[in-house]
Amino acid sequence: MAEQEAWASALHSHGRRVTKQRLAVLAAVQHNPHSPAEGILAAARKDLPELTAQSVYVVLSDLTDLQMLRRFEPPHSPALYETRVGDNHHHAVCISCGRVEDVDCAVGHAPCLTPHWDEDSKPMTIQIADVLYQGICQDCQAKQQLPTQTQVTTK
Amino acid sequence: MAEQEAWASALHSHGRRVTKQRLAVLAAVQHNPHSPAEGILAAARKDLPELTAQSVYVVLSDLTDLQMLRRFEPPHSPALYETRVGDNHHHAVCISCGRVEDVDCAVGHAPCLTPHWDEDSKPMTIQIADVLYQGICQDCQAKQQLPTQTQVTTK
DNA sequence: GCACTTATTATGAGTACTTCACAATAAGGT
DNA sequence: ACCTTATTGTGAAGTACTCATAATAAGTGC
Repeated sequence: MAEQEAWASALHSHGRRVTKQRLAVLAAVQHNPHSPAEGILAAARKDLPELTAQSVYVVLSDLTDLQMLRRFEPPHSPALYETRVGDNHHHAVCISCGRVEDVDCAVGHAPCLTPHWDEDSKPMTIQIADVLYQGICQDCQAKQQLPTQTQVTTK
Repeated sequence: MAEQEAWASALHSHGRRVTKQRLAVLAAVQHNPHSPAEGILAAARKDLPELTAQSVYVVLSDLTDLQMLRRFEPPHSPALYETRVGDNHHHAVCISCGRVEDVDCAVGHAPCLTPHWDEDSKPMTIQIADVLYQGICQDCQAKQQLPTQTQVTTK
């Protein structure tokens, strides 16, 4: 598959060696976007059963530093990875079931990249603005319509 | 101090009992915004030495659920807490030293609250849009100007 | 193609942060 | 003041991730 070639040359251009572990992790992330390290391990092991969890962590960290992967951390969730990098897309997480969707920014450009600073603060040079939407997906909304489950548990 | 009264009535209005542990945690968060649980424990123990770490975790979770506190989780950091709730402010984190600043949204209104969905996705009902800015604060920028530290370590 | 250098991975242990189960305590209504 | 039950303390456990070091293998030069 030509996919492998692309990953291989990308790795080369970053001065990294092309290993079957890296290729397996990249393919696993590609085919399972928004997956945690554990899920990536499981997916990659279908191709490479001897792959270890620790290697997955090392590879994911390194490729994230190289910007070949993108990492984001929803609340109360392990870090999730995806291959979609270089654009300015963001994420929506369902607070009920945890499903994740990609979203582009509504305003059509990088959101809020020039924040308004308080007078007493020292402005930072902003490099990234990550937006995390939290809401309820259609499936979970439908479930909450059910009479017996309308009540939200409030201790 | 009248601060205590306000917390007490807020707790009452949520059907919670007013305990010295809760008041100590609230005061600690108030006076140390953007602090992790450990920092809050240390601050609260100045007033209440017998307070335990586990109680701090329980209190923080509960008060966050009640929206009396707000929790956010910068990458590679434990969760941070603040008493500033109910407005739509966001956070800027220095990727070098970790310092956190509050920022209001540049566009003057809730950012990107109506995201643009892909055609093949099921839109969610968005409730929150958290924006996390990442950049370099003025102090760290100054440090990186130093000749011997100009080079970024790139393995 | 073969040896060599060194990046990369596997192994095994360890850490940080948070949560859980359950007993002890104390807040607030009667 | 008593009683009910929310809340806290105690001690242990769990998840996600990292570290140190030895084994392996990618890519270079011969």
